[in-house]
Amino acid sequence: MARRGSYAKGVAKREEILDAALEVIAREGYRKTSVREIAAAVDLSQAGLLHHFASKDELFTEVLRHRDEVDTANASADPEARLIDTFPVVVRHNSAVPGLVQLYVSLSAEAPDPMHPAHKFFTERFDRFRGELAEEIQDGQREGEFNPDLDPELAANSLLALTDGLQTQWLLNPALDMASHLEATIDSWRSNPKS
Amino acid sequence: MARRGSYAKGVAKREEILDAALEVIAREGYRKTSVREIAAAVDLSQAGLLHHFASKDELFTEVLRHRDEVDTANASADPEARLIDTFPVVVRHNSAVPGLVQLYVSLSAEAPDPMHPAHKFFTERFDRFRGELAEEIQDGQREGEFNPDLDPELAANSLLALTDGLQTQWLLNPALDMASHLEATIDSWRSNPKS
DNA sequence: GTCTATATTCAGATAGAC
DNA sequence: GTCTATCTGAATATAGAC
Repeated sequence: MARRGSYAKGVAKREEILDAALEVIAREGYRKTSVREIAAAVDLSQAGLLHHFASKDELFTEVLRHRDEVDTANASADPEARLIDTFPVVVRHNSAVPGLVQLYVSLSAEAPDPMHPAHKFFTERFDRFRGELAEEIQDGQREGEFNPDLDPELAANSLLALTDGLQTQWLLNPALDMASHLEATIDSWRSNPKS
Repeated sequence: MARRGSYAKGVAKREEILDAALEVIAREGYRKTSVREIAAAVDLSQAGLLHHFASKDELFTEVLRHRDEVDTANASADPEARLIDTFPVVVRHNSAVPGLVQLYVSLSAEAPDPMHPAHKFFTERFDRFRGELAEEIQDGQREGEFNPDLDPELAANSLLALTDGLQTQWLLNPALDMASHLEATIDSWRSNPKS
């Protein structure tokens, strides 16, 4: 499978680092986490860790990308599942991982800088999700599930924005129920059968 | 008016610093802005500036608080105006001040840390706005303006979250029209007269 | 691939004079 | 209220050995 032992080892170490980084951030908070600390958690020196990643910012961005890939892989297990339905589920799941949410929110705040590795990541992420959601909404409109007055793209953006904003509020106040807010909004988009 | 010349001067300098800080952040981005840089913009040394503020984090938090106070004062000029109506207007206005939005998003990402001065600021801000918005929505429901099925508090939270999330997206892509997204959501809450 | 050691850079905070 | 000077403390990144 691995072309050489060292290649497989490099990949394994990389994943180990990504997992450890998430754990340290969860414990220490994003702002106070240094590369050194993450290195210590995987028994590497700081320099040893940076052999695997170009910079601290890239490392942190890769943690997010890795998590997205895991989530996407899980979702693909059921090809029937629509993004718009899994959204509240994923968010509910995130509630167990405040460190991940903190990382997401912090990096998205830094992403406007075009030089930051998170810039590309978030731009592409928004584009992909917006497109997919808008398509699902449009399909739903054709089948009478969603209100035909909705602007699909605008609704898709709004759902993404709502999700991000809820995460910020939830970090401040973990009693907030993110999933129920999302569900209420999505429900309000459904065609109302009672009129 | 001023009890002593020095008092008035101190207040004036404080405001000058807050304005300058915003301007520097707009130019340099939040992450790369140091207290030294802001000090230079108002012809002070770094130590001279920190005579007016306890720390960098407090300074930045005060910039936001100051801007909120200005906005609130403007809104009070018309006591008829509801928060829910002025929201899209303020957001439209913010589109002219990316630095402010960047600061807001960055600090809200750091606010989960209870030791950070922004923690108290954002907690109180959310509480205040949520309460006020929920009340306006309830009033609107009584008068038949808003859909009676809405949960006022949940809708209030959602509007705040949507606003925050749109700002994140807009920083990444300034072509996004935040105000129209907000208006579409608020409109969807109105009682539909055509049924 | 990993380490040690260090270069670099820089920041926020504080002491004490004026 | 403001300055100069300095402390203190980091943290990232890199060079070069093993």
